[in-house]
Amino acid sequence: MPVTMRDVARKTGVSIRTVSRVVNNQGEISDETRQRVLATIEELGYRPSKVARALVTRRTETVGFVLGDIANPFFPEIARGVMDTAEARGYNVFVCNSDGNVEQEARILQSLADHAVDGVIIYPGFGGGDDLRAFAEHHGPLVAINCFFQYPGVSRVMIDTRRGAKLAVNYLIDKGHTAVGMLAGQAPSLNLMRRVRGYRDALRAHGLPFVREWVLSGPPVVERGAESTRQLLTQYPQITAIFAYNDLLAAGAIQACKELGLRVPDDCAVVGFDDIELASLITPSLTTVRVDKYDLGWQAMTRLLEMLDNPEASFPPIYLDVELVIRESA
Amino acid sequence: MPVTMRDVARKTGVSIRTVSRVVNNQGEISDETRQRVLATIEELGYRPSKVARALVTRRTETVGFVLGDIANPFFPEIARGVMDTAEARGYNVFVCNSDGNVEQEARILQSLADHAVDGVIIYPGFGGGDDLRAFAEHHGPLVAINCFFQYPGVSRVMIDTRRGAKLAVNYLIDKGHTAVGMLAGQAPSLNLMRRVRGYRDALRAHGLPFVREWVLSGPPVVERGAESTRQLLTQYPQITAIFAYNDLLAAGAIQACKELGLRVPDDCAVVGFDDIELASLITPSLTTVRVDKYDLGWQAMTRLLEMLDNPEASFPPIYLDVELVIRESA
DNA sequence: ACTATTATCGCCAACGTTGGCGTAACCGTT
DNA sequence: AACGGTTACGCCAACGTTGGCGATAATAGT
Repeated sequence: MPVTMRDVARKTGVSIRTVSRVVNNQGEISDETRQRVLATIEELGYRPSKVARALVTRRTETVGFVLGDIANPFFPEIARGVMDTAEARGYNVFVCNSDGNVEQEARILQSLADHAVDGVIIYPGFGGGDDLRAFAEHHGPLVAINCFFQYPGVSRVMIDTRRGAKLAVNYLIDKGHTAVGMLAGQAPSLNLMRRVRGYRDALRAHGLPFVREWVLSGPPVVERGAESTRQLLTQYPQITAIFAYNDLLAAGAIQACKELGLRVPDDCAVVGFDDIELASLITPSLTTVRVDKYDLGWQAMTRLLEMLDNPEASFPPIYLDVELVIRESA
Repeated sequence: MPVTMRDVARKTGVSIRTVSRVVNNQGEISDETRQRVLATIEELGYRPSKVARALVTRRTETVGFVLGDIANPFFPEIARGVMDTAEARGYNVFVCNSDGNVEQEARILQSLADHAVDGVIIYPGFGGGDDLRAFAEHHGPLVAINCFFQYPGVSRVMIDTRRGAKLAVNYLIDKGHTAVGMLAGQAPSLNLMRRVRGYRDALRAHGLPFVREWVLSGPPVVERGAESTRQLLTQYPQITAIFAYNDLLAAGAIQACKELGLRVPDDCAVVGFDDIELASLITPSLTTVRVDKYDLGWQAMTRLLEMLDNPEASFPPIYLDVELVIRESA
């Protein structure tokens, strides 16, 4: 039913190979035949089949983007950066949610490999990363965001979360807070570790103790942030500031403070992470650590394209800076 | 380099066709050979090539989801609904942003067709919809969300936005407001028309005049909502309530009210649309019209799968209900 | 014992491209 | 006139599957 190269060839009176050469702008073709072929293509509305082409060239012009959860406001902007960059080069993007689940992540990578994507960008969950290694080894280039394992064939884009966390907590301490609680994210996550580490860095730098009980973890959603904060502030009233793993948890913290009749930032200061749009809209607006999410997506996709253009080269990690945005909540 | 069916066949000592039959669970195979083939597949780590398969079956197990902008908080949850449903059936999803631009939309549909997706879910921008018609006619099934054109081969999932708008404005009027402004979205959009129509319905039902100047349009983002509201409230001080095209605009409206020293809802009430997460987190929390976005995505993808399973059948539109969620802002 | 039937499997072509190689025709050179 | 070199194109195989049909052996029917 669809128009094929054969149809174009027959109608123009040339060989299929010639049509192929015209379509791909390769080889030597007389201007006259080129024009005739082009005219027929136009007339018949011929479009080359990417799947047939992929079968022989082993290029699908397709990439995968594996993220935690597209409904988490942290990801859509990254995705936008990835997609815009991909589209500019004619690539289409499969988007997949891993929910931070390692088995799910492995299944997704397998599925993407089955579809023969040219490469993958992934924001990996915690775990050995064997799935990443396997993909890079057997299948194709892979760009990992915020992954600290290092494998051949996987390129890394890193947000300096440790520094961000340190920045945030330093700021709180400089403001005079000596008892800073932390709302951590889901238990085992690299990001979490980095943020906790930054938190500890800052405490240590100021000679403050690290109190394990002041760090509560849970899923990084608003409701959980509120819950943990209620627990933290009732159990340890000496806490006057809270550093949250991300802005959603921070928003929950502010909610909880309001319920408890505490003023933010006077009775309890709150600092978030990521600077999602929400942060500037809630009351009080959220002091947080800004990550340029669109740029992150752009960098990752650009790197992936470089890897595709240059399969043998090895690339150094890309480090993205962060910035403390001071608003009302601290 | 990758393991192929030929390899499995050779190693097992059977024909390629037999391996194919085992993989696809079709035809009659003795249990003994099936086991042997399966064992070899396992041993060699063979995975069938979806692209080769697609070439002959004309099925890629791939769908496209074309939306306005994934960074707009209205879409990610829909996308999640689509993706979860797709994944449960083994489909992968290309996500694409049209930015409401019709030419871009057409380009995307063409690109998806080139990739031979099995079907597409689209949240179309305004315009004749010729691109939709063309896709459905030449390529494959299409599910359109909130599209009121009706074409053969395209199935529709509709949010009852007109009713939602009416619900919202009725509520405001019942609260005693007689001068209700509206923040409309980008100029030409079906959704916008429906919401404006609902707004007019409610006004008419209460014998209130429709004042063209009280309806301001612009991109549906926070900043624009604030801007329009400033303009509206300074120019027409008699306005005591604002109905916004979506929650982002409503959030902007609340911001602007605060700047102008107006209390929400006492001096100016605000109602939004969509009920994105933001709505419950800002202060005052937003009274808005809830749309079950995840369900929307689920419905759309489920319908698409039905169309794929049953190419000849024709399906009636699906109508999704909405609900007024009353919070603090009105 | 001979045919009809079934279970099991192999062979070949096709899907729509591109890569590699071959080959006329034409050019200018000696 | 013979020759090497270029230009412009065609032919064939291959990519990794599946569909259709045919073949063989085993089983059943008479």
